Amino acid sequence: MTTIRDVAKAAGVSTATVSAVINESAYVSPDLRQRVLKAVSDLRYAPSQVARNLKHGRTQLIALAVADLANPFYARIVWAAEAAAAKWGYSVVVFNSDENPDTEKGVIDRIRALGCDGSVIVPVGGAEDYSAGRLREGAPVVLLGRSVDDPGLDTVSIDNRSAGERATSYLLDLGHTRIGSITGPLHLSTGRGRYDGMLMAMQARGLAPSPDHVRSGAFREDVAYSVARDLLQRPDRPSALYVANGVMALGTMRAISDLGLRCPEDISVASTDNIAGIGGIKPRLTRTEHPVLEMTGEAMRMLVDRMRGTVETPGRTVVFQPALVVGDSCAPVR
Amino acid sequence: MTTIRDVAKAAGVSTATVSAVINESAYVSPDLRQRVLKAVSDLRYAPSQVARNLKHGRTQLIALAVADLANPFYARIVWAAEAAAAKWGYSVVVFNSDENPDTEKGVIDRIRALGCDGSVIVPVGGAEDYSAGRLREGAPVVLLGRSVDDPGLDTVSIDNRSAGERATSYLLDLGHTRIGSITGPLHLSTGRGRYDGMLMAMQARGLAPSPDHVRSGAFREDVAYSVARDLLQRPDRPSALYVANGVMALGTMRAISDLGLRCPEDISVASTDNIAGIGGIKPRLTRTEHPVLEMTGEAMRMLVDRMRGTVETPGRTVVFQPALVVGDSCAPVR
DNA sequence: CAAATGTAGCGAAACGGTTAGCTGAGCGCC
DNA sequence: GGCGCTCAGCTAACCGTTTCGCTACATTTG
Repeated sequence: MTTIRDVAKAAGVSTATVSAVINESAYVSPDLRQRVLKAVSDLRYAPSQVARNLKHGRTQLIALAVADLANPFYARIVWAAEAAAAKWGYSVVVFNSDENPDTEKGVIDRIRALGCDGSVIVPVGGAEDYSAGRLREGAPVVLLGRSVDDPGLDTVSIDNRSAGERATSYLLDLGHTRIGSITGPLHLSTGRGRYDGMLMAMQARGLAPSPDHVRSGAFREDVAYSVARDLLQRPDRPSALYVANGVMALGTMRAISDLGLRCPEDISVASTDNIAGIGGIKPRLTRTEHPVLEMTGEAMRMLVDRMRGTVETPGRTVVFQPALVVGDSCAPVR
Repeated sequence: MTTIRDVAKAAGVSTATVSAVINESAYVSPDLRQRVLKAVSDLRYAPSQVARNLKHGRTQLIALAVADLANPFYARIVWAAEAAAAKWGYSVVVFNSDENPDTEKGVIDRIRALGCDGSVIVPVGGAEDYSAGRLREGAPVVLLGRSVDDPGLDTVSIDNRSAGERATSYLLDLGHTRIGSITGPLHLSTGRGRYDGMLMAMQARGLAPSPDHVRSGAFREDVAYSVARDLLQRPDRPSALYVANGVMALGTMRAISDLGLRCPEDISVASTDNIAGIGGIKPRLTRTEHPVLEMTGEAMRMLVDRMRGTVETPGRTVVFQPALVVGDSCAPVR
């Protein structure tokens, strides 16, 4: 490996001069400059980022730990985060917490060991895991998508209640009263919030879902499939379902299809989030959507602000609002 | 930040002893060991990975550069790669080449600058970009999904011809003769191979697609949508389409839907690759599938082998075979 | 008891950069 | 002509580890 010393020797200058030329950090006379540049290209020299990192105490790395990399929702976040990071000159190291607090602990250890300059985390565990000390000190954290009970943490989240409320209200407007729900884990802000929103919407009309019509489970396609299958085979099955996220909606649709039911004729389905780009496939899901790209961009911007030390305010929270997108997975009640 | 020197001072030993305790790299007497461990936990000391990296010349980082992070196919690769890397003790830095050779050049520069120990790349440009020298010397590269014309490079790819051939043969078996195609860019091994496979299948029955029925374009949903829309509005539109990948198939379905056509009644669609997990939505795509997880795992294994210097053989190529998965997006010709 | 052997732990030199601070040449001014 | 100023470029310290080679002490051997 060629080092800055090799270049210095070849050009007949000191390493300080080579460094100055490379970083344009000081004036170097034109002829020395030329000699250095020639030596650099002759030797195909590339400065070691690792050595720079050690000197500067930075790594130019941003960690992105998402709850479930297999979920297209988080895949989009990875996409958006990479783009934003590249714009700021950072690279993104991805981690998968796999919806498992223990796995997440390991992830946090790895993030610290790598010395990432900052982290965007979709939290899976409790608040204590993300606060100061667990990650590298001086390396800021922004929570994305879910919130935990710690106002000191920067958080970019979504209005889950509003999402549940709007989707449910849409079903109510169509005349449905026996509405069931397939929700996420209720200890997560996303699961709890969306379900609470649903309850609020129904309450506002003097209704409440039958306990038999509400199932909660992991945010996964296969989990939703099996609970939906179970739910839909009840003799008193609901006429409409509110499903808590995109992959669960897909699982629900698969269950409906496998049971020989039709959507929306036999059962209406509304959800929060869908799978991007499947608009041409029937039925098109009626759902609330979150601006994933903007949210991720905002989280990255908050993180960069912190890393640069620009902001000193205590934890800021930005909440994005969902939008209702009407497809054709819902029909008026018969 | 607490350093190894702080710990050494607190424990009344030398830094060498602290290092020996931490890495268990030499015998240290029990009482010194205890003193060191106490100091470590008192000071909440965590060794700087950056300094270790400099010393060892490694970073424990694997770069993963995919062609298009917005494409769920590559999102799955990210998922699989992260899981494999974690198993081997590495972390994954993701990059998006965005199907753009210029962007990819920049990505390769960033990979080199970070000093990644190895790279898995879904190539977007020409062979010259990936060979020795462009990336850090001694840092191996494995090409994934697509191949370029350089037998010296380790490559994990798929049998694109077979994919195109099998999907097309299925349509032919249903009696279709006027088969059109929406293909990817023909300068990429994936685009070219799949199209060639289609041609081979038709040729074997003495047929050939009408040039008017073949459209090529970027592997993107919106591109496929517009070319499909155009193609399907021709008075002599084909009775079946072979579409070159998953997101293009979605775009095609959206075009079919928007034009008021029905699939499979009005037009049959077969593709290579689909979007994972959308099995419950109608129509279910008939397509060939590649074992993405296994492929990615294999690529990672080849990379780790190289990084450990276990294998010295020149470029190895592993080709995976597609499987035909029959859905209900194809009907016999009327 | 002196010499030889073994070894726990230490000091200091790397790793490859950056940068503070110094040197000394060139120049203007009194 | 001497003084001081400017500033291009150099020397060397430093970032936080690991590790080679050494010291000094304890133990065994003749």
